[in-house]
Amino acid sequence: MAHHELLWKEHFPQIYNSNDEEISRLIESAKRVTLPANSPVFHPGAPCENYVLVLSGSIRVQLIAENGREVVLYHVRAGNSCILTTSCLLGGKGYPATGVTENEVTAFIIPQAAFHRALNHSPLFRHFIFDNFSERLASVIGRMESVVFDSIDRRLADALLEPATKKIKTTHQDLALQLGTAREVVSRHLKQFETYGWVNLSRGTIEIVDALALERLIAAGQ
Amino acid sequence: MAHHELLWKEHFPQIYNSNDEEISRLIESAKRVTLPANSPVFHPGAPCENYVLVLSGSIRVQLIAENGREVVLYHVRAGNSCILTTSCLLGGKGYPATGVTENEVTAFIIPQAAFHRALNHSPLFRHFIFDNFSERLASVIGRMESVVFDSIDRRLADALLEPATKKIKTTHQDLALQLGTAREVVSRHLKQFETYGWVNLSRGTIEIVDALALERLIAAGQ
DNA sequence: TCTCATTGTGTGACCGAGTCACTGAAACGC
DNA sequence: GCGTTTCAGTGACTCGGTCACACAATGAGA
Repeated sequence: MAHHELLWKEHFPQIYNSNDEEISRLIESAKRVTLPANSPVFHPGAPCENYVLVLSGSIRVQLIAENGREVVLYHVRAGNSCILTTSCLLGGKGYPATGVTENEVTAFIIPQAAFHRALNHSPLFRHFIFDNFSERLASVIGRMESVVFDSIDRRLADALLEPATKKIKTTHQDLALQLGTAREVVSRHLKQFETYGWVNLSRGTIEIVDALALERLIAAGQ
Repeated sequence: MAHHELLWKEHFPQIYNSNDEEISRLIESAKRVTLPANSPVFHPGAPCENYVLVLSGSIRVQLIAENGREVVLYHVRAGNSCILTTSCLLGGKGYPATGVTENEVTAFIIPQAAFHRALNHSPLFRHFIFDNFSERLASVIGRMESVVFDSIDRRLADALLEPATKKIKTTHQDLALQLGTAREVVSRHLKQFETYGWVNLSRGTIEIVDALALERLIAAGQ
């Protein structure tokens, strides 16, 4: 078995199936590419020509306002497809958001024609696409919910617990962009958390001291 | 041609095709239903068993917080399918939002099995579904953008111009829910608009006097 | 190792938006 | 015509976002 196919088997078990003729064709037409960290993948209004399946690293999909404020919609990680790309390919419209690599990303890219062919002929592939699609839609809606209804404290606590590590290497600015708020706001709330003894702050890192308190905060009031 | 089929031809020309065997089967399995105004169609967490295609009236899909605040995600109008239903059927998860009829709605409902069959066998139907899906995703993302980045003035002006009528019959409360804000906030801004001479207010109706000014407001600052 | 530029963080003043607790006014049902 | 219900207006207050800073940590070069 070629190295190429091994990668498919490992990262996309849902669609890898050596007995499916169409999947084989799809795999053959895929190219493997590597993108450096912090490089743009797509931007609003751009047409899209290739379908992307991420093997390693992650792509951040976000909205960016004229004044520089941002909100993250979701992350495309290993084993995911970039569903906005799907949407664009299918709907024929430009991207409604921006995509940036967060670190070095390796991915398969599949030309539009091969994508459509597989979509039309392989139930397996179709299922994979639909699954991804519905998951993304749900996650975007979920984010909308938290943006509109949840307080900054809660959302910040949530963002802090997400990485599942005690020492988080990030800047207040980054967190602010994640949440779609301003850096100062994040700084202030983190300072609060520090005075409560929930975290320790130092330049570039946040150490979580009392994860339970953060969880309680998230759970509170619902 | 049966009355039933005429309705399909009229409302869903993209999928109506008398030559497509699968479409015919789909149409046969559809039931026509009527829902009264302001009745729930689905709610968060509920599983979904039927696929819905709206013939007349509209369904409002929205998020509702515990404290009663709401945001509208999108409207399903005549000729649309409820894409969240699609998402649930495909992803097998519960609904992430709430659906309510805004007025009397007539619709075709299609059992899950027939839906899946058509999806697997009819390229035409598949295309219709995908199209709807990608459009919805884009519109939800668009709404996210306006919720996060736009001021209430702008969003309110936008909501006022949307119906394309001079006299809008609605309450401040309704507008607030639309925008995901509070009634008082809408009242205050409308009052502002009135003092500027842009609108006339009276109980239950808003009359737009200076649509141009509203448009200028929306365009301003971008 | 000293210096300077860069990048990250802290803070106060201010404004817009959301919440709370009301009052008052219009419409509707007998 | 009267009482109830639904809409709208208002002031005080809190929270989040913006602006304009000061200051601290880091790292690259001289």
